Amino acid sequence: MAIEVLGTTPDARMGDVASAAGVVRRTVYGYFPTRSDLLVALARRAVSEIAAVLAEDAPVGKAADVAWADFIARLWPMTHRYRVLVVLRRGEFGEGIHALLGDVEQSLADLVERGQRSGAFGRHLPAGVLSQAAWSAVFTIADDELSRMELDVSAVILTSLLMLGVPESRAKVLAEQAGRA
Amino acid sequence: MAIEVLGTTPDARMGDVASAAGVVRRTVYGYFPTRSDLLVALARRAVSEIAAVLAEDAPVGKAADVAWADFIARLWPMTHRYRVLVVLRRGEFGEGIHALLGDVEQSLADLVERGQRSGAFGRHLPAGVLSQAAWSAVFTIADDELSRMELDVSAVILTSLLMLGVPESRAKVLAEQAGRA
DNA sequence: GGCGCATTGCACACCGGTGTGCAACCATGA
DNA sequence: TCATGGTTGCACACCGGTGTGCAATGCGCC
Repeated sequence: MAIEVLGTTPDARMGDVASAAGVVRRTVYGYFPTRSDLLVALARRAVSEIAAVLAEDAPVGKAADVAWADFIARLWPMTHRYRVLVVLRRGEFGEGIHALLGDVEQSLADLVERGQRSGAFGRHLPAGVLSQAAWSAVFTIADDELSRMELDVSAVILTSLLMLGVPESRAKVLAEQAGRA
Repeated sequence: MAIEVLGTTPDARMGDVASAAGVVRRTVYGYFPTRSDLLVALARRAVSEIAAVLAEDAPVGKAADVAWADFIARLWPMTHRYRVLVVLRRGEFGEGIHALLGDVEQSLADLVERGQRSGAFGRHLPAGVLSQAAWSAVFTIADDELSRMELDVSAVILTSLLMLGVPESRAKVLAEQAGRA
């Protein structure tokens, strides 16, 4: 589908998207009158998927560090779909995308802040920045071609937990546990 | 200068670069016959600057974690110049840039691996991936508009050290120390 | 068969950015 | 004063990608 292509390379041409969808350029315009529309639709979809996962994995009662671990575990296999978001933040759409991402980023920041208050996460960076850094680190790792394949989920989770200031011993347990599920 | 503009927005038009340099579009073509040439020249320069810093801050004898901290401390104030590299890795130039970045990334990976062998860094990820993740995290943080201003260098250093698996207590000391210099 | 609907193929206008050619225009300095 | 060399301001060709119009072609379904 379209999301597969634009997910990995959001600057793909309409023609590429089309042929990836097994269809002709002209046809795409039937569904999305404009390239922008396509991108926005895609972003909107990605955002809502992510928000769903986040809501499900990080309910209010759950410990913040556990919630984070679970969230990353679910996020990991889908990173290639969501790359759109990361790339799109910079660039023409900056404003519009930021608006869409707004509440996801907010939820993430809230989660981190909760963790900071409970002492589970460190306070070396303000919650907003820290959450941002930790979650895009996951995408960075995913980008590394070498990693993609042979890499264990729990290693990725572990890395992000470490960034968040979770002590190594606990981080290891959480990562192991969330990675297994 | 040109690097200031393209550093932050590598997809800037020739006109923008020109006016940023206080000159007219036509003039730029006098120096760089092609947009590509400009980008490559810029990238080359950024790479060599970075390589220099790295070589200076991470001599063979130095402890890997100290070296890393010092390196990030020096890198931080220049992140906006080097953004070119990060952005350029994906996109048209992928191959060419990768070649340029090759030895820097290698040095970084070597440093991390040295740290892993000495036990200073964790082994949760292969050295190549880990170094990549840790150093682009710095750029990610730098991108966050909020952060840019009020953010303390040592906080950034600390974060990257944590990613690398340095225990919190030691990471704090190193970050504090490197951040002060 | 005949209707409807989505898809296709092609042609074309349009747009923005790149790169070039050329003449005019200052400077600086001999 | 004149020459030189970098800069400027157009004008223009070119290119690739977007978006549209329209006729032709399927293909399923009644």
